[in-house]
Amino acid sequence: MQKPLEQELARFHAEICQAMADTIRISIFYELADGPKNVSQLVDALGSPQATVSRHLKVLRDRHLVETKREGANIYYSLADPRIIEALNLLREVMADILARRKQLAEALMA
Amino acid sequence: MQKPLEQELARFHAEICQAMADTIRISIFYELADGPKNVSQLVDALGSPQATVSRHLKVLRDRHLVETKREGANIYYSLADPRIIEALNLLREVMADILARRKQLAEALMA
DNA sequence: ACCGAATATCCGCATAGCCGAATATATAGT
DNA sequence: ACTATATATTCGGCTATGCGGATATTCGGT
Repeated sequence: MQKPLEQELARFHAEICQAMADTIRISIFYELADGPKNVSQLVDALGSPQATVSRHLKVLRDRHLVETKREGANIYYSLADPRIIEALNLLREVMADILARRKQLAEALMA
Repeated sequence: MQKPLEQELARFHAEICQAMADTIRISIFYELADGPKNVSQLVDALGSPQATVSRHLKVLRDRHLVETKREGANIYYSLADPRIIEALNLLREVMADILARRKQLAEALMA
């Protein structure tokens, strides 16, 4: 019957997942997995407008999934927790399997 | 500069995350982690209206994250991949750390 | 063939999320 | 103090997503 405490946990859990549920934010995670980067570097790497990148960074900041460190005029972002990448990689494996099965289906269709 | 292929992958990746980014769907994952359940059982366990649960199940079905098996009038749902739970658990650990740090802050505020 | 239980889908409606463009803020250098 | 650069925020509009209630569909039993 879902106790209120479990519900609250699930809500928090969902917020974290929501933070990962965006193409650009996923790309940001993987960019930061290689080491800290400032906003301009991220903008260059992603090819998205600066305002867009900043907005996405704010989402990640608000959820404590990235950390910032000012260096002069630049602000360097880094991953707050490497397990986020672990989780993303796990899901990537799941994806791979789903696609592999689809490929099998496609091949069976040809035969 | 984000190659189109990477972009497509990130989009797929985001769809998977999106599927996990909902309180009720997270609860469904954890319910199914204990073994297959039919819709009525899920409705009972979650305390949400049947239409709502069915809608969420459709989301998970469409993304191939759950599997179905008909048994008479009932349809049993099960997890398509245990790694989804692994990923969710990893994120739960991340959550735990975030909350722990917040608790420290709160205590420091008191002292 | 009909009825009841289980499940899925449709229909408005409300909310939340994303975007681009413009604007604001902060910092360094001169 | 002024300018240029780096970053953040706001605004209006659009689309996506969630919900509850009602309605379909599917199946088993009689």
